[in-house]
Order: sequence, then structure tokens, then C-alpha cells
Amino acid sequence: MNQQGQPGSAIEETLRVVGDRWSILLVRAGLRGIRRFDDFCDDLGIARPVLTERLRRLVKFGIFERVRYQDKPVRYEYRLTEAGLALSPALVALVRWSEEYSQEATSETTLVHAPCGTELEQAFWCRSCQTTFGPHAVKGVGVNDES
Amino acid sequence: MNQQGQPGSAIEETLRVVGDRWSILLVRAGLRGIRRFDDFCDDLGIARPVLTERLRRLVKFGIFERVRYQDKPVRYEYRLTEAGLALSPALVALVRWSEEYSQEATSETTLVHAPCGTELEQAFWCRSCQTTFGPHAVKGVGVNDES
DNA sequence: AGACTGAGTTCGAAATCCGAACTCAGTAGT
DNA sequence: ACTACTGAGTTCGGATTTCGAACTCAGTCT
Repeated sequence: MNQQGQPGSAIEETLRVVGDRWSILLVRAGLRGIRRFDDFCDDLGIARPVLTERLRRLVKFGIFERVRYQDKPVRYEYRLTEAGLALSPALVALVRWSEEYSQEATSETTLVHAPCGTELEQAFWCRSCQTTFGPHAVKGVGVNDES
Repeated sequence: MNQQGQPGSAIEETLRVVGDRWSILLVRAGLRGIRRFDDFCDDLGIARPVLTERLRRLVKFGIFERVRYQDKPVRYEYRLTEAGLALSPALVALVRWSEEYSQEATSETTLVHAPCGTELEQAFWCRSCQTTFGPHAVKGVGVNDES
């Protein structure tokens, strides 16, 4: 799809997997502890055939795993893998953004630092400099490609 | 769409805007400095009608702005607004994830701390505690809703 | 036997997506 | 003055996705 293919081929592939509304919502639901087919269905209001297809894809790419949790009537549930959990920074960033910029923002903070309850901020962290910094000091996404 | 509507209505609305492959890619392209219609088209390989519709939507929700940059033949370009730029933490998180977990990861680090060139890490930051912490100390996405 | 549960599948209708070709205003070259 | 070109779109028909509703299938409960 991308002619010059150099930058962003990894992220393009990633977006082909998690780059849609439902997949993101599914990961979020997974983080909220939802695991079973019908629960995803009810919670998200996603159509069943779509849910089937999405879960299959997410399993295939190692974000969820399909676990048999009962034998008598064979039943499976979907759990986030470690890779799936690792998507939470992205999710958190999105939720934070929604809180700040979304039109119908509720203006109530939903994400906090658990120990103290303070609204959290997100920052980049450089191990060698031992500092936090904002998006403008990031090189690579192209935030400062020009000027 | 969401029956119980309580949690996640803000993020649901957000995802209705930026929750698809193309919108995310468009924001990323915007961060890379791309501004003009045809350039988005060529860089992303997106179909023109889809690009038109997406840009319109992103403008409507304040992520891009449509700026007339020339008068003689009237020409417009699309620039990220402040809100659009504020999506970069989410983008960065996704890129980082791609680097670590995507199948066809190139294993080369593409995101670094500009001043020193060190691979960046992403952290949450609590202003009152003056500490950084990982996703597990976040309350609200539901990462630790159970147990 | 009859109703229920959980994890799906099947169906046809509706919405989206796509590539290719077209428009429209103005500019540049000959 | 004619032609070619540029940039930002629009129009087209066909292919793909999405949807809701209803169905399946194994097993359990009463």
C-alpha cells in the first residue's frame, strides 16, 4: 500500500490489526476485565459476526489468546496476552486525549495515579538523560521534520 | 451504541473520529509534515474520495484545519491543530508497540529522544508525587479492576 | 420435555471502500 | 492562442465490510 515503504511499515502492519474502532474497543474491554464472547457483545454493542472475525484476528496476531475455561460444554474465553497488555499506554493516551479534547467530554477525570488519586500525565522518559520530556523532543514520528 | 453508556462514552466518540486506520495514518502523516491533499494521497496510498471524507471529518472535529495557502489558484492545505498534535503520545505509543511486538518489526529503533539519540521510553507522570510509573499503577482503564 | 446458556454461523440488506476517470481554476511554455 | 500541467477535489460503478436478526449446537437446569 505504501509506495516508498521505508518509514512506517511496522506501524502500517500494526494498524492493519488494531487500527480500527472495534479492535481498539476490544482491547480496552479486555483491559477492563471482559473475557467472554457475549460480554464483549453486550458491552460494546458489536455485531456478532464482526466480533467473531475481530477476535480471530487479534488472536492470530497474539493480542488475545483463546482459552478453554470449561470442559463439560466446551467454552472458550479471550484473554489479553502480554503483548495485548502492552497496548495500554496507547489506550491510556487515547483516553487522556478524549478527556481533554473530545467534544462531549464529561470533564471528569477517569484516569488517575492509583496510589494518590492525582490525574495522571503522560510523558516520554529518557533513561540516559534521566529526564521526562514532551512530544516535541521526539525524533522519528516527524514532529520536527521541518524548520 | 453502548447500552450502559457510563464508562467510555468520551472515548467512544473519539474512536468514532480517529478510530480507523486511515485517520490514524493521516495524523501520523501530519506529524511527519505532510499537508497537501495529493501528498497525503501519494504517501498513504489512500483513495481520493476516502481522503476527502476523512479530512473533512478530522477538520470538523478540530484535529486538522484547512488553511488557504495560496490565492491565485485557490489552494488549501491541512495542518494539525493543537488538538491534533496532542494525539502524538498515542501515536508514539503505537509506534513503540509496533517496534516491540509487530511480526514484521524491523528491530530498528525509529523513535528517539532528539537531544541525545537514546531510545525513548514512555511513562506516566504524577505531578503531585513527582514520580514516573507504569501502566499497572493507573486506575481507570480497568487494568486492575479485578484482584 | 422444555427452557436456558454460551459461542458461535448464516442470511440478505445497507453502508463503505476502492481505482480510474473526470472537473475546474489558474499557470507555464511555445 | 493552444497545449500541457498542477492541485484539490468529485463522480462513477463495482467489490468489500458491516449490520441486525435469526439460527445452530452441545450441554445443563427444573
